[in-house]
Amino acid sequence: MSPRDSTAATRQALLDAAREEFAAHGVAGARVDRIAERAGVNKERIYGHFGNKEKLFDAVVVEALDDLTSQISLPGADPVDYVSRLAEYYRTHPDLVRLLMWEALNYRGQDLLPGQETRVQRCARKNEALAEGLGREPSQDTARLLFVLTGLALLPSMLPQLARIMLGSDHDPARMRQFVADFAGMALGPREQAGVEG
Amino acid sequence: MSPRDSTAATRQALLDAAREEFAAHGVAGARVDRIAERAGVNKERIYGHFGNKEKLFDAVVVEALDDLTSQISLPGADPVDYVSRLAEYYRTHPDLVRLLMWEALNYRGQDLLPGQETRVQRCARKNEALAEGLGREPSQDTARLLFVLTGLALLPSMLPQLARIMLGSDHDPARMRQFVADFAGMALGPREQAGVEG
DNA sequence: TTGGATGCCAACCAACTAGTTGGTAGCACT
DNA sequence: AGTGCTACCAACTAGTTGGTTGGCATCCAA
Repeated sequence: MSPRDSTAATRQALLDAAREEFAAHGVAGARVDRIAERAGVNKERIYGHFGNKEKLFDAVVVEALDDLTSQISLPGADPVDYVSRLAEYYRTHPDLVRLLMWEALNYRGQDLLPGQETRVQRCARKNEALAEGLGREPSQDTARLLFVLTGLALLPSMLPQLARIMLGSDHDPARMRQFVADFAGMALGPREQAGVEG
Repeated sequence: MSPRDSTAATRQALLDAAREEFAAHGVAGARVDRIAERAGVNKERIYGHFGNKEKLFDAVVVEALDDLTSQISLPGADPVDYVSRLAEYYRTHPDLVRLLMWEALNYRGQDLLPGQETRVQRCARKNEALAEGLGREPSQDTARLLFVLTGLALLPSMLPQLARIMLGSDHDPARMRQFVADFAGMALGPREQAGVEG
């Protein structure tokens, strides 16, 4: 491995290890030593590459969200399908959901952090796509709809214990995702789609 | 103050201080010293009254949920109203929402903790009330509906930053809550209610 | 009055933490 | 061969952490 490759590999190993650690324990609970150990490199490298623990966390979140963006296409004419796809992505990427929750808990009330412009723009694009799919103009109302659809997709992965408390520990997560998507479909008005079976 | 009253007051002061601290920083981030200082008692009292940091956290959550239960009546014939009331309660008790999020992040995948039976029973009662209100039998489907309704009410308080990113930092939270309730109303079928004003 | 709980606290401690430092090994260019 | 540079690491540090201990004050029962 050339030194450049080695550097990049070290950095990526740290990001991967950090994603696990942060997803599991959050920023405060994460241990820098554990991250370094899991990555198989010296912990000083964290400071060399990322500056400090929090910046490493930010880098992890950015990477995870970039991944989501690259894999989930914009909402189109069928918002229910969008909810389904999102929910499925969250289900298969529980780390991301947990990272977002830790992040949501960390910055409270503050103004948007620098570096959030990317996210704002991405959401604006989603809002435009959603509005176009509905044959409407992008507005606060379509943005609110986008928020609720995104939230609905998140719910089952965000609150698995609540689901267990309400449905029993042997409930079927796949049915829950189906239910959530159907719920969105019902709210969006009478269109053609599979009814709630069962 | 009699010693008993004093003891009870000490205990309550600790609970109140702990609620703030835990809501703000979570279990890992909370500092036992800060809790004791805010409560105006020695930190050893935490161990005398609650055993350790985690048990104190559990006690805080139990108290907060008892409070919610005592103030929010069961869902009835109008589930949309239930969502509204819940959302309003969460808005005025952001500490509870954050506590629930920290808790959700802490215990992952595990079986239900001892002491959760109370919660299971409460949810079962809500499910029965919801089903009765809809003129249905309690089932997994009505439980899923309860989950989604609860989740919808939680969303705006759980993800305020996402709302800011999607709607701008000057958006109106009251409108968001209205939107969420209306959304639930639309999904629950054509009934009489205020339309989404735009 | 006295003896024993009980609530409380100041001071303490061992373990752990994020972050730093001084130095080494390997590469690139001259 | 010599020089500078970069990625890397072992060892260290200064500060913090959850939890403990020994003793003091107050109350109540006998």
